[in-house]
Amino acid sequence: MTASPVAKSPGPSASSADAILDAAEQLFASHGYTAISIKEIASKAGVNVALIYYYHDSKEALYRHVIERFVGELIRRVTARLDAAPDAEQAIRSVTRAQFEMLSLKPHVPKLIVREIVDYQASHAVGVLRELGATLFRRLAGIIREGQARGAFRADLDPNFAAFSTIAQLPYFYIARPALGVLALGEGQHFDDSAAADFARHAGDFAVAALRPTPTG
Amino acid sequence: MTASPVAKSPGPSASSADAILDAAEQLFASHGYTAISIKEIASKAGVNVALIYYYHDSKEALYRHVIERFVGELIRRVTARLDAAPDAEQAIRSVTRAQFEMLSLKPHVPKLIVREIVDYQASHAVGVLRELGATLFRRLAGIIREGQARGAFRADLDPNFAAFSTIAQLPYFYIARPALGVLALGEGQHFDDSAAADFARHAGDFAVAALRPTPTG
DNA sequence: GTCTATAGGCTGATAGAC
DNA sequence: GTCTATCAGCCTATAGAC
Repeated sequence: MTASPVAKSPGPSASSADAILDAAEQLFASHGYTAISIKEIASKAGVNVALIYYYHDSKEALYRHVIERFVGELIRRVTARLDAAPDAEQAIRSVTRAQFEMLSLKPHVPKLIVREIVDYQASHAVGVLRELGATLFRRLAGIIREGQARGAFRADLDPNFAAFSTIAQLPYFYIARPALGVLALGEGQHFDDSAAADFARHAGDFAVAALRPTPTG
Repeated sequence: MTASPVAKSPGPSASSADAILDAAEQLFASHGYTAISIKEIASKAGVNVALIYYYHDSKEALYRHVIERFVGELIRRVTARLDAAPDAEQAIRSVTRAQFEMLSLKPHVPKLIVREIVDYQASHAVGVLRELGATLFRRLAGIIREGQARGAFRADLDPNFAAFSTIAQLPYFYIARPALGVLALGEGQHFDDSAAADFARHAGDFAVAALRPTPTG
């Protein structure tokens, strides 16, 4: 085992170690693990191939370090937002807002997460996922469950499923964006960043509307 | 150009040509385009490497043929469901039901679609996506728009966004399922097929609940 | 910490026999 | 239609100099 790289906040490349992680994160997200060679990562990071093996035991270890770095940051960011939410409806909206904030800063990250799940059934990420579940997902489901108990939310929805339907919207929008332009608008058109901001607001509205109690149902 | 392979309905391998497409579909979906070698596809299909090049000009052409085959079938299937829906709410539910039906038959297909979008910005699929948009997506958005005009649905949601929030739920559930178990339930547990059926019902409920007008808002 | 040089294996694709 | 045999190129990873 070589030394684990220092987890810095995102931004360009203070040290060679950071440059390697930044380059790997972007390239893995954009093209996938197998499609990217160590040589390409070294080239983008401006270092030599052998230096990557100095910091990371293997290509797979490098990949794992990339995942651990960004999921740690995601947890910190969303937790802060949830802590500041005054009530249940605001908590729902704060989650979609935090997602949007994170996705605006690192738009390629959802691709990386989805790839990890699809390629490896999240096997490189079970550690961080366990943490994510304990800190964020079960907390959101709990907020929905309490809201239902107090009559603020409709009671006929499963809290886990409702939490999932809520958080699914934005990452999937970012992932599907290239296809969405063709699907919804027509060929050659696309959803730009301001459309993403609009959709982020919509995602909060949609989730809150689905959770609000109806007199008829 | 070699002859385009015959597009048969799913099922095991009548001819060598079908066996190649079936093997490629499953392997590309499970592990990704670059991770799978022609040799592995040939082995799974029970044919020789050179035979694949007899039917398909290149590895990429094979990949494209796989995509065209299943998107064609998806369009046929969902269109049939939509044609049979008596009203707007039933149309919404019929979409999530058709998605579930398709996903139950071919659970690995959403992985392939997502990979295509993420890896290549859907560039191999623009043709079929254009068709999908014209036949299905814009039709669903139109149903929502008409429902809003008649007062059956709340008017403050963007029809395109609402259509997207509706259809995003199920594919994302199937994709994220391996991670979802850890996230929502705890390590070692997972959502089985009956949970997927439950979630499919939930997805219809959630979308309809979000679209129903509220007296307060 | 950072480099050059290199080993050994696997890949996509083709030629040509049957 | 289906096969065997083969090539040139790129890949991950290591050894060892500085």
